[in-house]
Amino acid sequence: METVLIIEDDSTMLRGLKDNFEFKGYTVLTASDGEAGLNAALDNKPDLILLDIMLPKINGYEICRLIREQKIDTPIIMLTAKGQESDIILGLNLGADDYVTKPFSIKELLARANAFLRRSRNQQTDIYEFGDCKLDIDSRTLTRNEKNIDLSPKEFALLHYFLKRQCRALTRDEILNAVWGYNCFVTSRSIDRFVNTLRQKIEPDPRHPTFITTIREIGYRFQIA
Amino acid sequence: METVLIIEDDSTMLRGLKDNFEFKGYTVLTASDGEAGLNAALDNKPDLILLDIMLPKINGYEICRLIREQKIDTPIIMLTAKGQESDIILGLNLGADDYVTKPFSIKELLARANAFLRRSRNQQTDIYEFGDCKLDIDSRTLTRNEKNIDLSPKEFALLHYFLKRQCRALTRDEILNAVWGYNCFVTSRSIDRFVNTLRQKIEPDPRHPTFITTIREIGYRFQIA
DNA sequence: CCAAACCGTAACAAAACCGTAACATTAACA
DNA sequence: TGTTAATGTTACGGTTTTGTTACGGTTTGG
Repeated sequence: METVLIIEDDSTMLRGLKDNFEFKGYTVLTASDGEAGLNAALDNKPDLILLDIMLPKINGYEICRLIREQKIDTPIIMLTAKGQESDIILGLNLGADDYVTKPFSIKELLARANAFLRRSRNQQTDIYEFGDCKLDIDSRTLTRNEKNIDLSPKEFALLHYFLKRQCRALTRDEILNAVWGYNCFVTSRSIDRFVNTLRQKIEPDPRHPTFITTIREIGYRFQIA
Repeated sequence: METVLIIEDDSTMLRGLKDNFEFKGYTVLTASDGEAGLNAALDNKPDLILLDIMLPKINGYEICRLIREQKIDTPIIMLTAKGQESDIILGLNLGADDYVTKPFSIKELLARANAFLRRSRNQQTDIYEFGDCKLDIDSRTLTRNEKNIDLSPKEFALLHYFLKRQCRALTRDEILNAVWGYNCFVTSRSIDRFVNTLRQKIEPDPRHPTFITTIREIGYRFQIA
């Protein structure tokens, strides 16, 4: 799962951000001064950095510059006080990718964060192949022997999740949390149903599945051959 | 380097353990009462916890339970006074992984500690090998000479338990408590049945088992060769 | 050497679990 | 607003798993 590093000295703000990002399923690292923040950024290679400008020890601009100096291109979103346009310009020049001005809506911040994280996600492999199937994440298409196969949104999400976590026994709870979301009250039998429809679409012989195998009492496992 | 948290109120004992583990190159954290111990466990995420049962403020069982309640699966080795079998069972039920009875040899304790720390070191490979078999916990697969062997849920749980506690004489009650759960009313003969099916699947010669040996009147012991 | 205790193992019945179809509900969209 | 697709639930049946029982062989202790 993606890791977000939050560098912020106001503990209330920090707490709020941490809770929100954790709720969305990200791993959150925190630092409350510039020095610690810089070290965390260098050591842990987060997928996204939220960076306050006003910080003890080293200010946000310096951190930004130092991080980029290390050739680390993790996206950085700056958190700035309102009405300091010149500061924003400066930050962007020093290598930040985006900014939000305080007070900001958490929803907006999450949306922006998501955009960057999606990008970092896609930089890796966005096409999965198995058997005679290909799942293309960017275009959200599944092909089998070059022929298009329709997937509903949930089917796509589930298959994508399976492919991201191949060769692992996935519990129903894990699957529900990852694909349906954390606070959702759906019977785990729903998973079975979707596994069923997926099998119809991707398995050479749906009655004797080879890709998605059932693990009794636990859940399912996806593996190639 | 790995961190070991020792929770023990006898300062002489604590000192001795600390010296030994530090000598082996581990970072050692100590706590001499339950409350401090629990906090240390939660805050510092050690790689192993040595836990005395008799403690001021919060006793060892409670600590064990509270730690597991936080979904922290750091291995816990209990330090118990001799001849308190029922205490041991209780501790194992509450989520402890192993125990040693005082007075114990420091060498033995270090050996056990090492086994757990080794596992935490290569977290990814939670794989047990024995003979020509491999049990992969993450994918829940057993292979023998590269060929897949199906295991039922109970068979898997039992084999996993055996492998976690190699070289120990395991009583039927211990096994029942750990694998079947603490409030379950199953004849201990059921264990025999599952041992039997396991032997059929993993022993080179099931009639003359080498991995799972019977200990008459007691239970079983798993050991490699 | 015998009786008692214990374990290996096969057989059987009950229970648990999953595949799947059918139905109900919600969302999407013209 | 009506139609269609997607999603979630329920229920039934088949299969697998599990726990027990029983029988017989082996070990133990006198």
